[in-house]
Amino acid sequence: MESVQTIIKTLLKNPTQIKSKSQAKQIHAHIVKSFPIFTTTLLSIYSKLNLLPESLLLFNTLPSPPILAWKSIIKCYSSTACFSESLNCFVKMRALGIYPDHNVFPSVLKSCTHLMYFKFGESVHACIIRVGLEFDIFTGNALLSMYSKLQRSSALQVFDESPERMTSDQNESILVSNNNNNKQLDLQMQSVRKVFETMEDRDVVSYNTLILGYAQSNMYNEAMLMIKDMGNANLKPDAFTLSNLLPIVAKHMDVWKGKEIHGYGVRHGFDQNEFITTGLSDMYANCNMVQDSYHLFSSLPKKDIVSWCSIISKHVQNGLFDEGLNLFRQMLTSNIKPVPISISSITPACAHLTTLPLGQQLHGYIIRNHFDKNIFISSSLVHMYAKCGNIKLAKKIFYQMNHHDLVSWTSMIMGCALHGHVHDSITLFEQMETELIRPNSVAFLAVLTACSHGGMVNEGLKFYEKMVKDYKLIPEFEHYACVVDLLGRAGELEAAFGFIKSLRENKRGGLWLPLLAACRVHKNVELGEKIEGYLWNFDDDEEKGAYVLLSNMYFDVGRYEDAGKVRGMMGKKMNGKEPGCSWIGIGNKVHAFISGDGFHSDYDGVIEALDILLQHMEKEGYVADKTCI
DNA sequence: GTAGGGTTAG
Repeated sequence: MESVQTIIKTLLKNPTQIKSKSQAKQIHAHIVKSFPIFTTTLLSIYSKLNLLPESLLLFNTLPSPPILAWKSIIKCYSSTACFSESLNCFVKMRALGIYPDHNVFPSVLKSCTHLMYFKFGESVHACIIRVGLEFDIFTGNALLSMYSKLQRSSALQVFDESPERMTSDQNESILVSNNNNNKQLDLQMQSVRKVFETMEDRDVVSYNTLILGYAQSNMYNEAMLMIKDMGNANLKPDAFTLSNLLPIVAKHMDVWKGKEIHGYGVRHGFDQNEFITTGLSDMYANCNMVQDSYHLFSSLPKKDIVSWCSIISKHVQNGLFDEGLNLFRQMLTSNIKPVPISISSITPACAHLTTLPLGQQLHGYIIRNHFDKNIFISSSLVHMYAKCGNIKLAKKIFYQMNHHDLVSWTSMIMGCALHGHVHDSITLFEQMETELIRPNSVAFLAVLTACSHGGMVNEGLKFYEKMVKDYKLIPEFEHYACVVDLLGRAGELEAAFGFIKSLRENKRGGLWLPLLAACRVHKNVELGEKIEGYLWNFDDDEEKGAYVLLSNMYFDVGRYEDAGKVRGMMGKKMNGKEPGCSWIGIGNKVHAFISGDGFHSDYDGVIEALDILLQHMEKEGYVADKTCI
């Protein structure tokens, strides 16, 4: 058996040789007993292995810890996510007059970053300059990472400040638009770039950190240009570079660049790297290539919770709800324990499928596994119940939440809009504003939908104006369509026409369609014909819809010849409109009906039931509108 | 001693 002395000699020569917990513990027992002086060395080993309790046990036996002990405990705290404790130790160490060295600052800066302590981080930077370590590459990289993350979050979170802390400047910035947010990010990244430029020495990590900053600030071109700069500096992209780039490539749906990265990854042996594989899988799914995405996922030898969450959410986001649910079941049978993120990825599938029993089953699972306090999950449940028809339960879940964010407010506002609870939608929107949650374009869409469904023209127009003028948000097609619908339903057809004409030509596209529908309802053929002149810039689906509307409108007013002409044009131009489909869930089965198919197993029974219903309706005075038959 | 993957509302 080796003597204790031999073990310690080896240990002193090369402490990094010890790589397992049991090895370290064995040596611990020997040394603490016989050689208390080696406590610090052992502490550094525990710290490297991220064994916090063991490190603390040793640290607390030291009456006046030397610098190595401080360094070890600060590092161990920061790498086990105990960031406040890590900074507390740093402060204590400084108070004792111990000078930090180059090993200390990366951990301290990492803690500042995670705690979002910008001011403290700046004072640490000052300290780094005072002790002359600003050109240490590890410290420099950590500084770069800190400024990149904290400055970006300060650029994005101006609006989350509490009112009493808000200066008049920040109040002004409540009115700053999304676009200005981008400009802010641009400016912040310029200052991060300056930190990068002033570094004396740069390595792959420095480049990767800056690339990540650009990618997360949505600065696509800058991120890509960095790859060239890397090459000029004789540095090769590594696995981090690729996985930092993939999310922004995915966002920009640049599948060619994505494939280039994929090829580079394969050539350089990164195809087993789970970060890259998940990134690639995400990228393909974002580019509507779910098959390729699934293929990559399948190729992973070991699928962890993140890769499962990713593949499930991507199927759901691509409208493959059943497939998403199946993958979720597969994950459960593979003995992967779901985390909150996996639940919030799958709940929207139940919402879209509008199958309440499935949603309820999932809700039961959520309660049993104590996931019901998570804001993402609660928001998706609010949405699911509203979509599946149970607005009462949606409201109950919403009001039981501890705190509401933009998404949970929007889910509730939209839920009320769908159920015709228009006044609730408006009140909720105003409450959200008084709680200083800044509405975005989705929230405005929700409240505009409510106004349009409820025929509240003036309120709707006020919200639209508020969105554009006060919040400086750029309206999207859906917002325009809502305004047209709002005016159209209320019979203000000329106003709706004027509204569309006031927009730039390339924005008008599909907006004629809701107006045409309104013209039909209000039997305004004259305006309908005027709109016909604009049909040339419609896409195929819009054109089909428009022709159906036009011909029905002619029928309504008895102009059968014109209606026939339009029908004739339709026949020539297209293979017919896609038939309507409706479905109903009974028990665990979904029964689907496609217009005119007669395929349902109990078709005769359904028709019989419809006849009975019709008889009842006619008894109560219903007369069918047969004008367009 | 520094850097990387998954979630909710349209």
